[in-house]
Amino acid sequence: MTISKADSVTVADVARAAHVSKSTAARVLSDRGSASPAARKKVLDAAARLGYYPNALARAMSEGRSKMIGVVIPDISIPFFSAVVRGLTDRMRAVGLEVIIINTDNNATVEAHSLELLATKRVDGLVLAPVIPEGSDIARTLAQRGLPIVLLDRRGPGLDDLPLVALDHEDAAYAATKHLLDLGHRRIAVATQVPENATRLLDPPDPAARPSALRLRGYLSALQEAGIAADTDLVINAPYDHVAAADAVAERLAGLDATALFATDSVVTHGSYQALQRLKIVIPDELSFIGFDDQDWTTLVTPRITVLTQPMHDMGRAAADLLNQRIANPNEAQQDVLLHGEVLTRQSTTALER
Amino acid sequence: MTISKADSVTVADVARAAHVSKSTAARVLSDRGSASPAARKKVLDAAARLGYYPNALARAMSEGRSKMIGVVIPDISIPFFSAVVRGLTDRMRAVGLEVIIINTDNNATVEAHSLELLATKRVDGLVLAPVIPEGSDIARTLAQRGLPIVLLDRRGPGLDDLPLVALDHEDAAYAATKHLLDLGHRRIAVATQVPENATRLLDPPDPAARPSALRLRGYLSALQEAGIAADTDLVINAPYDHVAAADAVAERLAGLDATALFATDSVVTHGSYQALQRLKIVIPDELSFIGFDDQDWTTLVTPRITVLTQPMHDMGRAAADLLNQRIANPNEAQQDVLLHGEVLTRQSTTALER
DNA sequence: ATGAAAGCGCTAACAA
DNA sequence: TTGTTAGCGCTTTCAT
Repeated sequence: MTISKADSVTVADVARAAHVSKSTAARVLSDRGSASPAARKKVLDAAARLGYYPNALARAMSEGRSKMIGVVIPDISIPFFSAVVRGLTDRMRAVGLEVIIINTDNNATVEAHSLELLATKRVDGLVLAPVIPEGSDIARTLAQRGLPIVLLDRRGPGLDDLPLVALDHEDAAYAATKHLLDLGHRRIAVATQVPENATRLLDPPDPAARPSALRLRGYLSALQEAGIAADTDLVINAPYDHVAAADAVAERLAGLDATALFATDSVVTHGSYQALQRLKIVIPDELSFIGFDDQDWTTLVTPRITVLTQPMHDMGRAAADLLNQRIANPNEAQQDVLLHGEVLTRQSTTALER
Repeated sequence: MTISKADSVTVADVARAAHVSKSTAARVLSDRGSASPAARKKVLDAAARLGYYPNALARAMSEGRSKMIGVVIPDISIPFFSAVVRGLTDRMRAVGLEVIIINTDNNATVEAHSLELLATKRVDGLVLAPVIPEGSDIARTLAQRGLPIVLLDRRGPGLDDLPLVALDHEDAAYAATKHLLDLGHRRIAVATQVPENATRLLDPPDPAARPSALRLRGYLSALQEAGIAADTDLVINAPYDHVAAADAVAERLAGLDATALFATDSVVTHGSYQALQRLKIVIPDELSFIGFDDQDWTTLVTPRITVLTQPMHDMGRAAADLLNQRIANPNEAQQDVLLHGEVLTRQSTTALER
């Protein structure tokens, strides 16, 4: 009833055809252990003749390593993640590991299921961009069981002892804000996802904060350093959805007498720009604008938009390296890797006229 | 020497703890075959107590199916592919299949290795966007061996009997060109990757043509239908690279007295738009412009760009469905699935003044 | 260097 | 319903 018995040539088949024992064949085919040149040749010939190719599943079973790693992220179709994943998979392939990607859509239940599933698949390691702020405790459990895990972009709640690879969000936002301050701006609005506990944001360096919260911290600390009192009116709560973000910014920005606007992520940057268009605000004459991530459109619109860019490919590579380190050396504690963002100065930000 | 013997609770462990035989435990844990309520409870309790979770590798081995499928594409970080893959993985997960993605960067060697590797992993099926025009013959070999394969976006050379899920490229380009013709345009330039055998493009419907060639066909047939003689000067050869495409278009468009321009893919659309900016051509007054794919920026620039959009998520879902059909029913021949594009009329195309 | 045999964790055919 | 047994294809002692 099987489809075609053309199925799988096995080591045993090769051994038989080469007139050697199964273990000899296995040794030369897996290229470990010793074998005489003569035997080696016989086996290789037979293998080629029969069209043998190994069964990685069986190999994984007996070796106890699947040569696969799992990547659990919100959504592969978000440019940030697809770029990071690209860097990550390139690096992983180079060391012979394949990557299974699962999208969570920021749903904690899906995340939990995904992690369990990957554990079931016996992946050799896991890269996780945890759902914030709910998160799941599965990751911690798996880590305790000895599964190497590296966090990406953010540290979820309760995941304190897992190493993180991410943009230095706070530093990046600081740099973006500083850029505006250096241009003489004093009333700088920020469009971001404001966290619940937004009040005393500067005091407690919550390690599990979402990136937007960290970026807001960076903004605030730059202001503080410049001796400018934070004005909560200038903080516009913009959802992670460019349509909703556009509405929020369009509505809130009007009353403010801001001379500059900083959008703290790519989606909000998109929405903010639409809001500015809708309000017919002339950039940069009436308002300087700095966005996040070097997206295509930021150089296609006029004027071109100044942005804070993050090294996504590097981030993926760094995550891969860190995970591989962890796989090779499970008990050794790893350091977080925080990458630096960079301001790409373009035409949407200018010195404040006075 | 193993890292931690906290490793793997097995069916046997559970059976022992539950005081039943291994097969009884196996039956309830895999939820097939019969078991008394009493036994079932004992096993489930024991499993929960011990923290049992199945080993998918072992299961795959004995079942002969890995519950994984491979996806081989040029580059996951290209928006088209990340969107398609998103639709694809969603659909696959729904039926319990995970997805391994491999990027080929349009390198035939990498493609060949990737396919072999995935075969080695014993994936249950494959989705392949083949490298054009070289391609590799591995795909054909694997298909003959009985591995279900579905082609995506394009049919490579020698892959004639594999089913394809793609945009109806020719029809889509026809629609885009028709849109311009309907607006009264007669001198319509097209920016595209011109195939080598560009001469008698209309005659032989080469099934293995690259998408850009098919799109050029669509353009030509629309002109032909309108009784307009094709002018090869209007066909601008633009590489799949937005910088190079911009240069090509900027250089070639100048002399032409074209009143409209059609860019046949997202990258060339990007480049073409840059070229138009560089040439300081006013859209749509001096030139109507229609691009490909509904990219973010096409609605952020002024005027907003008319584009031909393709249903990427649907395409991914369709590919998943087709592959699943093929897995369920390997000997039955499958039909190609060609999806239709749609012109999103915006402000960059207007009726020709006369 | 080579072969025999056990085992990875699971499923499934067969008896009882 | 339950247990016994034999694989799935590979790696890996352990003798020889």
